[in-house]
Amino acid sequence: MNREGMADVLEKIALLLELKGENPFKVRAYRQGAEVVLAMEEDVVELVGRKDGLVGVKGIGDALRQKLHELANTGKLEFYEQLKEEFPESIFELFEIQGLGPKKIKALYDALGVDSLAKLKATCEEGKVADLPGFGAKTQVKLLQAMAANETFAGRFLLGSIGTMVEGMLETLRLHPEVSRVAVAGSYRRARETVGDLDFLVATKEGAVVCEDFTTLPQVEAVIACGGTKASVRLKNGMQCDLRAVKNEEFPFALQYFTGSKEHNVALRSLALKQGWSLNEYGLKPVKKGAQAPAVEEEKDIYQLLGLQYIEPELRENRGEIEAAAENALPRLVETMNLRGTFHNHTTESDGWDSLEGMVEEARELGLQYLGISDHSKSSVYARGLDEERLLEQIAEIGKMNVGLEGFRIFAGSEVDILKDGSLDFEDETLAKLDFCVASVHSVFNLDEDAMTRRLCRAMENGHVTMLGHVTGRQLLKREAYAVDHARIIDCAAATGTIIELNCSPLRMDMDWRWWKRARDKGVLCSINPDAHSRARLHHIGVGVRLARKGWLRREDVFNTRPLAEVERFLKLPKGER
DNA sequence: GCCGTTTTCGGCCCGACTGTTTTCAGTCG
Repeated sequence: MNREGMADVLEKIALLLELKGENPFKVRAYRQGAEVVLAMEEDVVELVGRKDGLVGVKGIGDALRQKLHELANTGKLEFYEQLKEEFPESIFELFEIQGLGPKKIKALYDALGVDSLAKLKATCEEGKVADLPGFGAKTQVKLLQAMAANETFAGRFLLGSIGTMVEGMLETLRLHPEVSRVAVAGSYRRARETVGDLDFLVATKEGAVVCEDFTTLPQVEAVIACGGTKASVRLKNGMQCDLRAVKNEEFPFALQYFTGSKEHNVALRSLALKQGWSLNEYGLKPVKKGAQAPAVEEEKDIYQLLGLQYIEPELRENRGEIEAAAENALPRLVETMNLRGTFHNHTTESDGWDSLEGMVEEARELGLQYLGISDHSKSSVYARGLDEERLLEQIAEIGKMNVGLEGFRIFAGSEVDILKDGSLDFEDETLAKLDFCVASVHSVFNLDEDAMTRRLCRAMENGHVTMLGHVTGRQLLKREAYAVDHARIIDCAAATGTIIELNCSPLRMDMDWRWWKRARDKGVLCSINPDAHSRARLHHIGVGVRLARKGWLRREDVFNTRPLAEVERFLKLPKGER
């Protein structure tokens, strides 16, 4: 059983224990166990297989360790099997519905035999739910609405696709006469690759007024709740969106709190407690009476008061950032203004929508010094991939264009297909004529993990392959990643001097941010590439930087922060000497 | 079930909103 499978079992146990009304702290222990399993950098499957492999891992005690061990060795867990006996499998569906928690699900199940979405829908439509103690007519309507919303929208949105809308809403709030400070918090601020809802925050003396006005924004479809300090709405695109209104002096605390992550906040609060402070979304209170609460104006002050470096929002996932901040060891993260160019872009020659000239114009308007063009290779027939002849023509054309460009350079490249066996779509002598080469998988996604990993490694061993494109091929909210062993890929990139791409097309964000710190520590360079199929999409390098920051990357870890002359020198050297 | 510069027992973050209640439970973040 793999990492995700083990985490899933722990998460499901937590849900079942909740249904049974077990001690909530026990429930939380299982839930945290699932988080730990997912977040561990080490090969958790191998560790779990050994009897004492997980000893000393925080959040995994004797009981969870033994259960994981049993799961790894037998593929089953007796404890879980017995728990599952008590409820039908389909009952898990009900946890997806807004407004339904364990208590209500249990009540519906016990009284009416509701054990699936379909039955819940039917029971609501028959009007039986309204008669249940603790429920009512309004609850019944809300449940029906929540089920409808769930069907229409998968519930999550791409970080890279909602930026304009978020900026627009921020601007409207900023212009409100009763509002002094505005921010967006939550997973959007932390730059998670997909976002479930939006959390806006305002500082105001007139909370009720601002909440009320918020519910009338043009983007709003329906109002879920509206009070004196909080409003909750569903937007026309299906996204849930919350507004919190706080006093100006509470703003930094609220911003910190609602930015999360939950795990980061739990750790931060426990650190505060150790230092004699009780931290919540409204302020920092001394645990002992009589002590004076310190003045805080900005979010940065909170971290400083706790003896920590300021922790950038992207890092707040409780993956070692608090410990590093305590030791003054946080990295100085890369910034958008550090980017000097970008690679992996398409033109109308293959499946892009804009010409070479258009792409170059846009790159120059973005203030870049260079642009790497890499159209598809011949095996990607669906994308009008270039054969050798057309590729040579493109190289010649780029050469001609470069003559007329002052202070700017186009690099001639190819996004060359990695074939099933790891060989490439062009011969070495063709690849040798390019300035750079991105190698990517576009076919035969169903190899097993070992075969796929060997396929990618073989491609990286080619001396002409400058970078590895979209490592897992995932399409967020659409298509699963193909199976690859990230740790081996990173090791191979380090050994061969191959750059790994951070493909920042909103749909991809691939390689995943959770792996970049490891790659960085092994000396692997990152290239933030938009995989742009139009000039507008070159702008995605901005959100790419945010994901790179989330992966703890510094300016020096990102290849395309280097100035043109340095990149030219780098690309001319043989791979082993870079 | 986990954890320990308060601790091997007794804590574990906690406040707002809603709907169903006649003073609060459940859910959410």
